[in-house]
Amino acid sequence: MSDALEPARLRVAPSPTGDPHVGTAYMSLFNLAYARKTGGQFVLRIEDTDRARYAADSEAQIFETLRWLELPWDEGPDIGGPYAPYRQSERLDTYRPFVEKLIEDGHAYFCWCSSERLSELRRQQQESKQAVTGYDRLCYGKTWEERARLPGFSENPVVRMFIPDQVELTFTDVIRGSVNAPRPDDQVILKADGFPTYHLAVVVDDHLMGITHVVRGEEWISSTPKHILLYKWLGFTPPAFAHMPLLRNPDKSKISKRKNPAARLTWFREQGYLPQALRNFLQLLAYPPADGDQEIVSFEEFAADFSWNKVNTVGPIFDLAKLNWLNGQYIRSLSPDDLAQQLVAYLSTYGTWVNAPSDSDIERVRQATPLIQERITLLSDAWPLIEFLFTPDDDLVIGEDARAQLKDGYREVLVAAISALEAVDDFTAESIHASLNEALVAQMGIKPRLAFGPVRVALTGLRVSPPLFESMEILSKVSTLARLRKLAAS
RNA sequence: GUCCCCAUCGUCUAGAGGCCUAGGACACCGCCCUUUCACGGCGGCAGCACGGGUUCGAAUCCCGUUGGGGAUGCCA
Repeated sequence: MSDALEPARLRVAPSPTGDPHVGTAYMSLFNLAYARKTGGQFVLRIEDTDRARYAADSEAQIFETLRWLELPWDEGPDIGGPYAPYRQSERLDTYRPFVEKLIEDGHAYFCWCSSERLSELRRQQQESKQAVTGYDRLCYGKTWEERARLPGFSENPVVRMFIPDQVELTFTDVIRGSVNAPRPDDQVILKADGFPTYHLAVVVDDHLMGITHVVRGEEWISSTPKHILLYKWLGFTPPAFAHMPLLRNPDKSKISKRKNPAARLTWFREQGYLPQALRNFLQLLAYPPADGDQEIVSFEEFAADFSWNKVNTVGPIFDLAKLNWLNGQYIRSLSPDDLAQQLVAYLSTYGTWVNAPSDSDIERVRQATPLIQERITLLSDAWPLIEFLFTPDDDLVIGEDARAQLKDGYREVLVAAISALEAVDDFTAESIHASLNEALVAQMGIKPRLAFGPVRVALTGLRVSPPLFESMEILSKVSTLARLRKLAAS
């Protein structure tokens, strides 16, 4: 019984400049939520107008990580759509007429200032600590010939917006309400290499692609007056704007790959996070749970509940502790078979198994999964816990800390355990437990804690391990006895 | 420097003038459960940045201060 909202068209527009940024996922999540809420579309557009920072394999990684995160787009460079192409580098001809129109109408002008002149100008403005910054309009109103006589001239001009004295600096943001923004300067809209800058491309593309809601980071608030001006000059109707709070590093600065490994989207997959957990976490960072006491919220519930006025305005610090907790919750909510499957996939992808795992390896992971399901936070936590199940008995290494824990008389305990287990025919966790309990705790009068310690060390080489008796069952009687005898004899 | 945005426990947040001696979650600390470790259960610690207003009454509204962040690029 939701109020009838117009189907919205939203887009995420990452730049292929390296490892996909976590901000791309964050923006995609909120874009998609609103698209779902209104029964609209979610578009993926690649903003590759910066050829200096362009990284060839980045685009594929963007597709891959967003797919992994299960944030599907309805139109995009890889799947096409009614407004193709969805890559800005393939739309250069699209932008050109708009630039020409702006020049013709006196809203834009050529600028031949060299980058040296510009950086010198910027340096002087910095030093003088003046209130005025921005381009000084040296080229404004000049012809090529006139400008060429002046210093700091460069052959290939850029095109700049001519910002009038009267500019609307207030706009409505669907998250923040009425927002003031700084006065813009004469922004470059077409670079010397013929590529548009973000400001021109984003306005033209969003209009042409029928985007109804522009959802982007807070850092764009200061650029919005320029964009609104372009909409007006070009005769376009501006979309609704939503400026999301910025994700932060623990030191509160804008989240960055340099300061924070979690700024790289691929990192989460490498670490063994589940996509559901990451999505849930990203939701929580900027959106309160619908039911305040229940923070485990599926994307579907989030999207159904979605409303712009509930989005937060405070930039959240990216707190991995909470993400870890969420990931543990999601891992425990999986069926053991499902988790086992994910573990096999993870172990195969991230190096543990160089070759494809054998059927018996897979079966063993399946058997071990119930033992570790509530003991792992990340998929990467699993291997250290179950490795002993894949190690040949003779190769098992007893860890230093585990050995240090062995008390005097541990051999006696092991010998008793061996003879008790030799008599167990039905080698199940239950029978093993019963027999060991009888032999060590009841008969020898050893506290369970002390009784099973040496057995654990012999079996796993670890101080901390998955449940003992179940591990023995998986390992088999032969293997179990071999390991106990080996430590007893050492 | 200038302009803009923001301000509740360490962190994420609930809170739209009386329901707040401020609620939840993570983290942390205890206790319980227990073959280790976890999981789970119970309990605890901890916050309205500060100063002025407005009001019978302010975490909630206004102003200022302070603090944090962003922008100030032929990056996005």
